[in-house]
Amino acid sequence: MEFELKDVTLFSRLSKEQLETLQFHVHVRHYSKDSVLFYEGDKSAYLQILLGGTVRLYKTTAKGSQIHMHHFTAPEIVALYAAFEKVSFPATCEFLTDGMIGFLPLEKVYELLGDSDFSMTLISVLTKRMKLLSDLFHRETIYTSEAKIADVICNNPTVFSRLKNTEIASILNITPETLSRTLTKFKNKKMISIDHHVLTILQKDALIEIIEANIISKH
Amino acid sequence: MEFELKDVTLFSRLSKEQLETLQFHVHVRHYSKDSVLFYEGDKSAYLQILLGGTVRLYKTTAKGSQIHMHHFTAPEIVALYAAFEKVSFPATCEFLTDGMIGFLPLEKVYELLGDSDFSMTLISVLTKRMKLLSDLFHRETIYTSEAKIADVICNNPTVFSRLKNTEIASILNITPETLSRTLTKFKNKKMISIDHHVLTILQKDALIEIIEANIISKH
DNA sequence: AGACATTCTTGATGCATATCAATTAAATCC
DNA sequence: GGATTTAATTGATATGCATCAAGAATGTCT
Repeated sequence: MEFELKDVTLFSRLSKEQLETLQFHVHVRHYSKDSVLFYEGDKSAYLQILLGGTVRLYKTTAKGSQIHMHHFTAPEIVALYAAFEKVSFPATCEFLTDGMIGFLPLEKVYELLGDSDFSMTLISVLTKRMKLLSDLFHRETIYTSEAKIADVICNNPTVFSRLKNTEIASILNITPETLSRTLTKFKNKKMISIDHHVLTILQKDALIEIIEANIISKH
Repeated sequence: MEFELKDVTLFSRLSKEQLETLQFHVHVRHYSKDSVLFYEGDKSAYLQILLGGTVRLYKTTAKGSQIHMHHFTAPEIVALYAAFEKVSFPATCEFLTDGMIGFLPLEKVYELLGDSDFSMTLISVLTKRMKLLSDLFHRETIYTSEAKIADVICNNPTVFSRLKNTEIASILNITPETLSRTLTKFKNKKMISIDHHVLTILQKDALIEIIEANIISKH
């Protein structure tokens, strides 16, 4: 599936003329699965627009292990704030599928900032990104492994049929062993059951309690 | 020290008239040291502007311990993205000194969004906040305790004369014991010396190496 | 269906840092 | 300037998860 500039939320409210100008300055490159778009620490003078495929953003620890941050599926802007702040990318971006990137020179984006429709869209996209990062921070610093797992079970139970446990573990930044042990524990406590990769929630309350224990209100 | 709206970066480029309109709708409240401006999970229909004093933002873990996030000193906007995204505050905000908050109804801020000067300032302020959060995420997920400590020693050595070790530890989200042990280790290795609360760096290279070990480039 | 590869599970051990507890050092107060 | 409070150090132990290692279960291929 390949997208165009107008399909990207950030550009959705631009006029035909504005889109055409942008289109003229965009150059498109194709990437194959597993290739790296950029590494943590790189810089770029282009806004990088994911027009096809899915990418994964992650940091690398001192020991070489990876901290998963986000998945982005086209159409989407990658590394939005890093582009605007002109700082180096805080994470590595790798293709999970074959994909396609549109490179738009940052100057061309700056030229749009006078357009208040564009600015408002940009503000909205930025704050949504901020929420994404803020939620990630919460998961990684406040949640225990159990809470992370309870959280996906409640909010995204279908991943258990779509992905292998090793993949789920890597997204949650825990080891497959910990995931396996915790799922066994939940099964023993009759909070969930898993049959042929289909997860059924038996005691939502108990799961929510595990998550909530990690969102203490001090009122 | 008390500030006015025009001293806040976000409003610095507004016209006299715009400022006067805002001023008319702002209501100001004074807070005493240690009081809480808002709790994690709260919502507000106002943009909260710190016009005097210093606040601290932190999350609370399941066990009741606190994860320090930021210090903000007036003049500054607190909880900027949460206001714009209309989501609940991701952290608790507490005064470290006596202070003063200006409450501005969000509608009044929205009215400014048509002004492209304002929008551009807002975009710039938002991306800077994003960098703050991104750096915090990096410190908390990638850095080891040693790296955190090496980092403050290199980038902010004066804190050791300004703050008690318990306070430094709490900002770094480590225990005073760990801080003490690590500083002793650095002293034994002749990387630093501390005399009457004044820290002297003896081997910057060695410290930087500890930090860099946590910023791997895979090129 | 049988064979090989991959993934999952389970147990043993390791590691970084927190927690608990006691002692020592430093700061503050009358 | 000694007494008292507060902070820093040091050692022993606990904890939550990762790592290592093997075996069991499941998936894939011809």
